Amino acid sequence: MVTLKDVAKRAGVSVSTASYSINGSSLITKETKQKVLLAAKEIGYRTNGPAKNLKEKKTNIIGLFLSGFTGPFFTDMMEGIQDVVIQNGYELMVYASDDNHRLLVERYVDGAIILNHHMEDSFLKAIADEKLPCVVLDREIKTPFINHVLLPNEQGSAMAVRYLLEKGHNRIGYMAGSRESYDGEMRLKGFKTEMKKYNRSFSRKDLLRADFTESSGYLAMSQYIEKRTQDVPTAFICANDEMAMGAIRAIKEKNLKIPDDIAIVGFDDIYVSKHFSPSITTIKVPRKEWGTIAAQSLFKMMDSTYDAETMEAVSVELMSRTSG
Amino acid sequence: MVTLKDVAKRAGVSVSTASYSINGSSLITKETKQKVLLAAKEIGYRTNGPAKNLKEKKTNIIGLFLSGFTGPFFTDMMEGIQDVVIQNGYELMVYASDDNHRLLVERYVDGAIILNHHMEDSFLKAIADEKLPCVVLDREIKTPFINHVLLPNEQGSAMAVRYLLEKGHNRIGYMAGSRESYDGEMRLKGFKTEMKKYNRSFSRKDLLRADFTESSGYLAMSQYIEKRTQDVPTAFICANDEMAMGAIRAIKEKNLKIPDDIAIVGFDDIYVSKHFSPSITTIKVPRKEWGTIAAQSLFKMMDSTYDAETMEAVSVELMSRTSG
DNA sequence: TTATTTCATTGAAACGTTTCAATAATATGT
DNA sequence: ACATATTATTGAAACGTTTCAATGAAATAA
Repeated sequence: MVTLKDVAKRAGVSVSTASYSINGSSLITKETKQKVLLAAKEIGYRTNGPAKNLKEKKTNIIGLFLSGFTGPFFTDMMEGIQDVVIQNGYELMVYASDDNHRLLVERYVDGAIILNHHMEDSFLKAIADEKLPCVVLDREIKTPFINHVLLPNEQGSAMAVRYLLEKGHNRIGYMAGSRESYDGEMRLKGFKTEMKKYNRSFSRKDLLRADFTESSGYLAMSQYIEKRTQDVPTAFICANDEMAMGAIRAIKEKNLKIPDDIAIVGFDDIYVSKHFSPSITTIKVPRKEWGTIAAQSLFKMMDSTYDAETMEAVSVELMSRTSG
Repeated sequence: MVTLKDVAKRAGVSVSTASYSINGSSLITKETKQKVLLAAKEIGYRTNGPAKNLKEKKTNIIGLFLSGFTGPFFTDMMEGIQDVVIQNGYELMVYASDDNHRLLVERYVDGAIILNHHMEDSFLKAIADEKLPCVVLDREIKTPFINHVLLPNEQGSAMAVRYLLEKGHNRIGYMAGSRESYDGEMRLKGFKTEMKKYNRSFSRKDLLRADFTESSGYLAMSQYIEKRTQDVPTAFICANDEMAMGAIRAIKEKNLKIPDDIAIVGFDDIYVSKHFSPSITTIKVPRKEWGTIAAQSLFKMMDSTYDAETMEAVSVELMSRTSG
């Protein structure tokens, strides 16, 4: 391995001079600097990051910790995060894990954005206790060094409910995602409370469970219709658009009309929703903005002159299209 | 920061004993080990990864270097890679960049999988020269420490061409993606040579350029049809399914029938292709397997007892559906 | 000329680990 | 009892950086 020592030797200077030169200190004279840079290039010197990190006690890396890489939802969000991270002169490292979280635990990052239900609150608190700034996207936590940026999920569900009620639907079913998802459960909660608020009954039998994928949505809806034949709601709200697509596919397959027999409202407004057939009425979530705000909030915390949280809010909007 | 020294002090042992205990050396007696572990827990000790890396000269991290996070194509591949990496006791870190590649340059990873047209061949060769094993997915490079796992793109295009010729199409158009994509250009090349092989002419005017997204495919096809009204091929091959979806949307919008007026064949077989309306005839690429093989190939190289490349091949298959 | 200031370079310590070689303590064989 | 082997613990060096404090050289002031 080519080290700074090798560079120094070849350039005929000391290690410290080499270091200063490479890091562009103004003390070093132009010629020596050039000499060092040349030597470095000639023998192919590359900084050893871990060594540098050790000395400087920082990595200039921000970690994004997800439970998995799956789904079209997250890529937009990642882009938003990435932009801000780069602007701030850091690198973004994305990491998916379900048990050990080595890269977070072992100080590979200077800050973290977390959307990973495999991480316990207590674990995150322990991390934050050691002054590692975190932004959590999938829970509410009140601790120094942890901020959270949440989606207005309940509000979104409420909008969907009101929209369908206005259209004259009285019995509305709900297709929920897997229980581990914070956003998912909040969407369900918002749905239930809004229904109650308008005195509409919602029975357990009209609650379908799937796992946010198209195929799971398809399966759940197929089975539901087969089981209850005629006894189905005139509308369904789905906790995300992918499941809505699956549900629609199942409904079409049974020769029922959308939205005449069953209306469908999704959540997220992923790219295809607009172009799907029928186009999907849905709650638009500004995913990229969500990422941006999360990252900004992180850097705000990392700034030493940090004074409590000034949380910008993410807002949500109903896109009325043909499916519902 | 809580260090090993603090743990040692609290446990009343030396730093080395603490280190051995934590790393589970068999030399240390059970009681001391317990004492150390307890102390570590009490004061919340966490290994400093960079320090450890520095000493051990390895990070146990594999990097996946992409140009961007966009598109549904890559998530499957990432899953394939992730599985193998975890199995081997490493962590996977995903990183998207378009200019500096710090995490690769500064030795944050023990091995790399690369699918990033922003990286020059010469850069990768320099990296490999320093004995950092790389697997490249988007180019052919012959150097020690670099392996490549390529998709049979040309073969796939050839299959698509033959399929359409057999169906009686004689004039076939092609919708290509952006030029930077190696896979994309290979698909185009395969298309052209197969057309030539069967003595079908292919004029430049039937070559559309888009950038692999649905919207770009839509736009390109819309403009094309508007410009040439009646003078269009009876079939198109698209370099990926997302563009195929866009093209289909454009064609439908002009009230042309698929596949009667224009047949469409895509490439990749992403999840929605099967459920799209019409369902898309396409070349199925085993993405997850691609990732798996790439990662396996990487670990093979990293194994000291490595003896040249024994490349497993990825194979491709035509899925005949309704769009073509 | 000598004292003082400025500028460029360097030696050495430090960051938090791991691990070799040395020591201390105990057990075994005679 | 002694020498020897075995086991448990530790001191110290090393990994590749950065950076403080010290040094040396050149320039300025007296």
